[in-house]
Amino acid sequence: MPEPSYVTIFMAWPYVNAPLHLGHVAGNCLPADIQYRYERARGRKVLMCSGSDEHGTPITLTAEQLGVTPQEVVDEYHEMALKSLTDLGCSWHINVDSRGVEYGGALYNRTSDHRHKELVREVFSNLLASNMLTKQTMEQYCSISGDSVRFLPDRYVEGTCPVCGAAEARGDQCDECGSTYEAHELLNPVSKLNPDAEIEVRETDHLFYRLDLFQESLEEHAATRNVVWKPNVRSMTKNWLDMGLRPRAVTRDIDWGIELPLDGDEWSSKRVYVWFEAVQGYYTCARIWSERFANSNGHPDGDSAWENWWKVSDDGTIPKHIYFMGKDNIPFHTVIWPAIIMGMNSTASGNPVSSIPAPGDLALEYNVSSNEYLMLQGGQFSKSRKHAVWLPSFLEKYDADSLRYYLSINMPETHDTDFRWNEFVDRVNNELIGTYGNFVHRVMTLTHRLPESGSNPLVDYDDPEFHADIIDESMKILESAISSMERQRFKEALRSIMGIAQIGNVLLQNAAPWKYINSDDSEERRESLSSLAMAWRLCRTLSVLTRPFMPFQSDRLWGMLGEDSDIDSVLWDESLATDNALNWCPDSPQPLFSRLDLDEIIADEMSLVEDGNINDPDHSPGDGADYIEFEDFLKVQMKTGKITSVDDHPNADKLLVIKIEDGPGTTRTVCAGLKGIYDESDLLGLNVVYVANLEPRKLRGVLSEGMILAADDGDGIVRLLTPDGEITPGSTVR
RNA sequence: AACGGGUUGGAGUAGUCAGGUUAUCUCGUCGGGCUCAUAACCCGGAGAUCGGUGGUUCAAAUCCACCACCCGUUACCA
Repeated sequence: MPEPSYVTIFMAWPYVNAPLHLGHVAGNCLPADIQYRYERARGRKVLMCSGSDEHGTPITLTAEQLGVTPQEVVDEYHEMALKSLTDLGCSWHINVDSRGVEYGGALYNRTSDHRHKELVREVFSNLLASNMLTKQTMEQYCSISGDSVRFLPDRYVEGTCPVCGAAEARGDQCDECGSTYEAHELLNPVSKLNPDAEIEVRETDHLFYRLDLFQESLEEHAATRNVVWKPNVRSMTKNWLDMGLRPRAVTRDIDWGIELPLDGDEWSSKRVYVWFEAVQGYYTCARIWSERFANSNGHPDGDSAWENWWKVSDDGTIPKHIYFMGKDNIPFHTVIWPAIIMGMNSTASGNPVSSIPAPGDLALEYNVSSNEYLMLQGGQFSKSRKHAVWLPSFLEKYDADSLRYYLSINMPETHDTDFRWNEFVDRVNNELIGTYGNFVHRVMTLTHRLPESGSNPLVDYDDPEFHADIIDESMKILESAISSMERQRFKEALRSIMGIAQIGNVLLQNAAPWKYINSDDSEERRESLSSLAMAWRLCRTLSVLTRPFMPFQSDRLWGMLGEDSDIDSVLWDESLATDNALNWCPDSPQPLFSRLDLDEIIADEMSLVEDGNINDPDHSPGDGADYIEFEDFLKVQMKTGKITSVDDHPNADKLLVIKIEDGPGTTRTVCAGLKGIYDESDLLGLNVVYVANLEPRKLRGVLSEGMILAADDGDGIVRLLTPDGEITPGSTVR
């Protein structure tokens, strides 16, 4: 079978009721973009599809709380998501490939798109017509307050467990004893949304997708994919298939969502269930891309252009579909979505359900690449506990490429990994800047010290054949990186590529061109400078190879190399070619990255560190798990002091610089994260308690000699601890 | 609780499905070199009884059983 040149990259649709956080980035946003850019760099025709998933129940709750419509909520977060993805260097805003529309492009769409809704209704009707949807009656809680009747999802109902009598059992299952039961069995049901409302159980009809019809085909399909799936995908899928598939509801009682293509009052209050609809976005997005961009940009197939990326061609070539998502989404992509695709194929062709798409059928996935979770300082990202690093605010302060590097090299490919600020700083400073950025910078500055007259001074010394060993070694690395990328092994690939910078550093070390910059012509000088020329070529290689991972610096380097061609048209396979001329940019070279300062970052992220580590109720002592020794307690010296001056920290948003009289005639300076909580006038003259023997630390440039004690309830209320009356500054607290 | 995943030198990791020479790579650390470069670069060393116990095998990080700890999921949650 010929190698498919059509590749489609699918990123799981972010659920937009909050900004994106770094967990989303590491889990699917970044891998999808890296793979997309990689596939382009291999010369393939790539379409990338995703968008905002906008029809979940929590969005309606957010809207109610804010007093706005759900549409307003998703409008805001959709724009925010698209902007932060663009700021991160993801390719979503480039709808048409720079090589030409026949090479594809990208579309970050949204499920409230009218065309998405139309296409979903079309699929819905087709599946209904071929008896793949079946009507079942189910019992469902609803809350009644006044005239309004509202169906409630089980998770929004709680009551007394009919089995063990525990309170706060959920609508369908008791967390205490683990029993599951039918909706009507729960005792004293109460709505969590509106505790005063009367609750009763009513019958309601819904349509169900006959997943059971696909059991066998899905098992066959899984068997063919087991060789490419990672172990977590294999086992999660097997688990689902082994449990046996049952029909699954595709409609629900709610008014936020896609209306059903059905007549009759019975259906008018129901909507397409979001799992069934959002996942179809992969398909609708490709079609919508064609309609909006392919035709108008002259794609020969016009509105049907999407078929190149979705349908099995007449010669049996299957477009390669790669999906990226977090581990929570695996069964949706290995079981449910393939079942829907098989259903659509069978419906369209009239053929029986099959795991092997025929020419003209929609393709099933090639690989489902699922990452585990990125944890934050050891804990899970959590919206409700505000334990998260939000992408928009991160990108306001830090370089997108640095983040992309750290998350790529630390990607949770096979198990959970941690985002830690100190590790972020270490890896960026030592690996990214020390090895790679520094290599590029030394090549650039060395070359710029040579006498030049408008062209690259290394041209006279350029002799790549003399460095065949370097090229060989680099070629091996390139091949290994390609092999890694073909299997979605990003860490491995990036580490390989960084190896080329290391080769370059060794090359320079051995050639020592700095000795010959200003010396007279000699055999040694010519040899040394030919190594520098080779190093220059390696910089060009690196600019191409690092591009999928760190696009912004790649552009900057490309510019410093004096290259004015479109870097996206340079293939990885040609990145080590030596037949191109050395170009030149006369501007003096700038470092690719700036070093990070951990102290500054900690000062900036202070609230976050506190939320995560100190005030986390799940980790506070008191449950007996985390006792400290009395001797340890004695190590902490706490004293009283009187605040004598308060100034805004010149270089921090949350810090105040506070001077404390800490003894007779002596003062010390302490930085405290109290800005916005206390005013200067509140604090002056106040007696406070502080930790006196904390190691002094610079916070954003100001030395802080201690820490003022304050109570924080985690909900934004912060109160300083003060002695109950006047007392001499410097008094011991114990 | 059930189910799924994890536990590898100081930290982070690869290898585990298809058992087999001195267990991978990055960081850190120690010693040396270089001094062009963003205190960066290069070379070398030390450091792991692969969570525990038992089993299968000529051979186990890898397969099996049990135990401990960590994480996640349990489907109207996206």
